[in-house]
Amino acid sequence: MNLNELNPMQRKAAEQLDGPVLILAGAGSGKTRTLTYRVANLLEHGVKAWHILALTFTNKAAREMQERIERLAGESATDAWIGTFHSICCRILRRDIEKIGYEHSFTIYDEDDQQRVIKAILKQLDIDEKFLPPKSISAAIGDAKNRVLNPDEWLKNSPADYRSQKIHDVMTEYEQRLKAANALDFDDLLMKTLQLFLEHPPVLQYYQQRFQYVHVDEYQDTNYAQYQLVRLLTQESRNLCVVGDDDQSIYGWRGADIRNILDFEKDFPDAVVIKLEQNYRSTANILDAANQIIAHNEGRKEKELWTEDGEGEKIALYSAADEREEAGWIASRIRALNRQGISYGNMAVLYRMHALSRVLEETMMRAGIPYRVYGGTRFYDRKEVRDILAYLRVIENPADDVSLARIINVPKRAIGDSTVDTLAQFARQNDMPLYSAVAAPPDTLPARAKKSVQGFAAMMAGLLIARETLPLGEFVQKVIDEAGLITQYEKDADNNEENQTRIENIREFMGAVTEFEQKSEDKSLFAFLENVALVTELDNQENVPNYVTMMTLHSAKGLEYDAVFLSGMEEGIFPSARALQEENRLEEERRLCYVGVTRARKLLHLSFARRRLLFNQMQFNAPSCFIQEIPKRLIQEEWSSPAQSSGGGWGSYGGTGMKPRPQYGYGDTVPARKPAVNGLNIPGVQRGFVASPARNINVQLFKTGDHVLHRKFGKGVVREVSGTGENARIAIVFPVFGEKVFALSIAPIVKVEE
DNA sequence: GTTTCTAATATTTTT
DNA sequence: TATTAGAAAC
Repeated sequence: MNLNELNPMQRKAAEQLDGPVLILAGAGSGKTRTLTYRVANLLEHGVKAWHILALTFTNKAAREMQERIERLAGESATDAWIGTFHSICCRILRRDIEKIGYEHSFTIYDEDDQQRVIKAILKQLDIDEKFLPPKSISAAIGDAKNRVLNPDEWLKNSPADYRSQKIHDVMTEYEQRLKAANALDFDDLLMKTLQLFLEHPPVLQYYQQRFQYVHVDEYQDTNYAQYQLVRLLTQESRNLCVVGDDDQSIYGWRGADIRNILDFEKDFPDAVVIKLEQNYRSTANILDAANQIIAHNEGRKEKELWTEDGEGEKIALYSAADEREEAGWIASRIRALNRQGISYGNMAVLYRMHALSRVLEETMMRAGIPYRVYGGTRFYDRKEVRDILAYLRVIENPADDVSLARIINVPKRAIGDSTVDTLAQFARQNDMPLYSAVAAPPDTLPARAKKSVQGFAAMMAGLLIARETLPLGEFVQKVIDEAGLITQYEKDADNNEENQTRIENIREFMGAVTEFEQKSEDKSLFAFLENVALVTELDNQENVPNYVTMMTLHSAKGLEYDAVFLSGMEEGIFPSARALQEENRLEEERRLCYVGVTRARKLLHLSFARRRLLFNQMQFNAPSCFIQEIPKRLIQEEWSSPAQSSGGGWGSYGGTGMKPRPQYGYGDTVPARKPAVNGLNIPGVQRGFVASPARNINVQLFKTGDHVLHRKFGKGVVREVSGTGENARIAIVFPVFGEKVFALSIAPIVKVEE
């Protein structure tokens, strides 16, 4: 390790080993690098890795830090604890959770489990879901836990109305049920760790002694519980180094309290504050834009990024007729950039919400661009996978009622709702978990039902024994076999594609188990389940080199790409409709925009659609107010030709037909921040535009998906037909030559059978 | 108890 | 749009 590889400020941060340190690190200022060198420096100064703790928010960040530290410091770093808040807490709890009345083999409930519990409680308390939507209750529960309040305390801090009272009731029952099920939700992982520390000083002392040097990444995203944890841990040593950027605080909705970073100097008056403002990532133009955007926020720590780099390209802004055309433009740009030598892996398309990804995805697929979508529905969220997991969870923790209820009749084994209700009631009356009722079914059950239940109980008992003797992989296989999880789909798998994929998913799950068994040190069932709960499969994915990355702005934090596309830059989408209603939320959206802009190294593209079909509703949204916050001198506008209506034209980008049309200045025609709601309120922006013509009528000869033969390029598939008359264009994807666009009237093509 | 159809309903961001 | 909850039919 050589500290000369750092700039003066970074070096200062890496050398300031003792006492409280606040590193205000702007985007792209080498934050991780600095932190990495600091840890390496600690090791070099003889600090044992064992004494080092580094907390991050995402697994991605944790893994990256781990790898980089090991690369820099080698073997000596392996004993350091580097992980997300949640995984570190899980580790701590696993050792001592019994002290606060849970069992060692606790289960982690995710949102889905949480929802199930809440719904069951609503039913039990006879509360209408319309009156109290389960989502609003889980939000309240999360809110309470983020602020470290128990249900009673939460009620005191809420409006004294009937609604709060009811939420409180559900909350209380929720806590009891989770406790009874020996289960913790995500927030509990933090809360219970805190509780453990507060109620058992020796445990706290142990970790205080152990973690002599504590680092927190993305400190601006910490919530109150996390703040408390960090404070407790560093009370004695006072060696706390936090890194963050108040301008990148984007998790306020999850309870992150930006004051934690803003008030760090109040909490630690002797803190050394270091600002990293030199940016090593982006061109001057991109930084300029980012600085200008974020300057619109109030109440931030003043800082301005600068770079030694040149101006670079201007920011491309594209106004699309609709969302398909927007996607088309992005795809065409990506292909053009790829031809210019930027690899797909160095490009990313970002959007405000997952719902926007679908059109983009379709377009990428058609254009033959390799891509990866991050997030969205996860592998482990698939029904069939969750079913297996539920089995495993019951085996690890038989008190887990939610999982047991899920699988008691999966696959179908003639244990219907009424039977389960009877069992659940019996269990509740006797104050025992559902599993006990299943293991010893009451005589009140009809004989047939009882027999089914006994059969199920016998199978589970067998699995519980098998678990003691078999290694993880074999055991999971046995569960799948015994329970008949694959068999249930095999019956008509041949003529049922859905069942086929389910079976494949189960096989894939087995693959994941095997992989875990090979890679992980701790091969226990508990460790596996913890991994599934806290680590998404995306985190495990190696950086796939040549794929365009598509993801939400939130998950893009911490990443960087040569070329970045910010899509859906529209009022009501980004900033989101909700943010437009509350002024203080808009600042967070702006920070999110700042995060997005600063992901780009060389090229930044912004795009919006004048018309967008979203959630099956046509929206006419004004361009995002954030676009106006970028000085015009930094922007190169590109406008879709009005003649090319829906979906047209992207294939021709860089060739003919698409010319910049800067005469339509957007800035002056756009009413500031006016939410456009579902087409009812068509904002003034529409005025400057030529109305898009109706969809073409005379192009039915060829349609998307048709197979055609071209005289020169051979066989291909029609991707799109657009325009009318002489302007009609047809886009065809050829296996070898890629996508080509022809004038329909003269193209030498014929329709062929597949 | 199980299957199949219809209808409703919800859509921000994540560990 | 797409998934899922609920009702009716089997």
